[in-house]
Amino acid sequence: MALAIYNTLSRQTEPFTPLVADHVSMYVCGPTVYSDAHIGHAMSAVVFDVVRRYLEWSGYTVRHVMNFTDVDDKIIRRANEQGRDPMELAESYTLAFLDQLGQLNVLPATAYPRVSTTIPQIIQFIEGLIAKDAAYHASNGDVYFRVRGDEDYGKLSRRAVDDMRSGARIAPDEAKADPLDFALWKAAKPGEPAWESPWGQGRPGWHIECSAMSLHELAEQIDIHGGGNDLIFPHHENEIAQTESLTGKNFAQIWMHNGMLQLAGEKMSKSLGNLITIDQFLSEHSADIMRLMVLSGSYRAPLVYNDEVLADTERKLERIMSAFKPAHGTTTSGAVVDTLTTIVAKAPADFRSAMDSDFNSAAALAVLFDLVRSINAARDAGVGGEPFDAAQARLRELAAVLGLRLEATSASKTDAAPFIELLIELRAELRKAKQWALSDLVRNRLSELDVQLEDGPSGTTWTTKG
RNA sequence: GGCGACAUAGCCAAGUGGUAAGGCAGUGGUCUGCAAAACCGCGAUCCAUGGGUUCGAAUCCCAUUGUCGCCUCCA
Repeated sequence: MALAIYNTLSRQTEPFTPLVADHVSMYVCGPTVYSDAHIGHAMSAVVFDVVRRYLEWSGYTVRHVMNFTDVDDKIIRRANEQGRDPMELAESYTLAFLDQLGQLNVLPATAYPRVSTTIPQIIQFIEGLIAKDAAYHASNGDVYFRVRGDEDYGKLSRRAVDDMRSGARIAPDEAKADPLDFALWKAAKPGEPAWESPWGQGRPGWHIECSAMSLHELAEQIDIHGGGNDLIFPHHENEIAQTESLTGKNFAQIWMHNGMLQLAGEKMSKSLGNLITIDQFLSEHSADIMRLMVLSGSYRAPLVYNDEVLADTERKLERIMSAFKPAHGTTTSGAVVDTLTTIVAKAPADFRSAMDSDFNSAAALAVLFDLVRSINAARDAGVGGEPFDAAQARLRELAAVLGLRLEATSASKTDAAPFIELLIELRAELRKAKQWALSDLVRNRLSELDVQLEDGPSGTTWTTKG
């Protein structure tokens, strides 16, 4: 069975065949960098990171491009409010986001183009559209795309041009030949970042950057174009219109869109202000928690985010981590070992079968949980040595395809470690003397301090919470 | 108002024609001095509601209700 991906363009799950054998070109829309990124952005980044990791694990060479919109109305407005330079402000949020992506264990993209570094390609792109009469230089100095000139406009978002009447929503503009037309190039206003162009000083509109970057960094035709489903219209619709008008070819084979993260039943977004920033999240939870939440459901469906889900996910991660506790037995053969070995051997195929089905990460996680149970059961049955190590290695390998780090909480790194060890030592003496009340007191008081003790067959272990 | 997506156990959630994965919570048991963790067992006769197609539907079609997204910047 081969990889199949849901394509927003066809609204169907289609077999995936890259344009160039063994190579995948993937363009994912990144953020407009005017404020702190929130966990909705993290979700999107994680979704496409898993796509990329799985493609690479499957043997493809992936060229992955993610852009930063660093020239934009909101950036300029924000900079003016704060008395900062717009480009400096954009740069600071760009660097912050790149750092957060690293913390989230998102693999670095092959390229991170920005509007400000793509101006010549954008201008060239617009000139090409004007030459084909798909765009025009208006009297106010702006350049607009001729929407009605594009016969299949609306095919991605399934909208008919005539349904998009220039009602209150679309501000009629005297300079536009048609109210539906959108700006490719905006004439400069005083105090704004501006670049020289055939149409005078100005800056690019929002949608043109992705068309130009995709063409420049990848090709006229690419395999996968991704982003949040809030970008379907108008952003991706306009990208298709621009690129296909210029090249005369189909742009992206597959359009992938992730669902929105829901906070209290609403989409988390900058404009609504109901957000939790990535920094806030990571100050309280590990990157694996973020990833597990995303992986637990379909990437295309809305992701419910609340305290209960968060708590469930914390427990879920603890459960996976339980498989990495060391063996205490040494059995390396027999029925229990055979059972373990069989499950370990078939896990990759089951995992692949799940992921091949439009990146069904929830089903893939179920395969991991099967492994977890088998490993724990084997440990309880006294299995150790090579078969046990191989099982743990398999679990870690498949988890890594999903980008899970599964690092032991660095409990031993805390400054209190020597003192905790001392208390455990004393408590061991108390237990030897059957001083249960005192030994329980130690355990309970440590628990109140978020230090959990567990008495096992080979002594007492401890972990810290959070 | 227009377009689109979705509606599965207490919660999260997979499953798109053949008789309901997984996780969390709960509960009975094993283990433990007691716990914790782990392991073994238990949970939807049913998949928003009402019709229809089919030998057979959570899965396809129609209607209804509800939720969310887009139509303006948005991952």
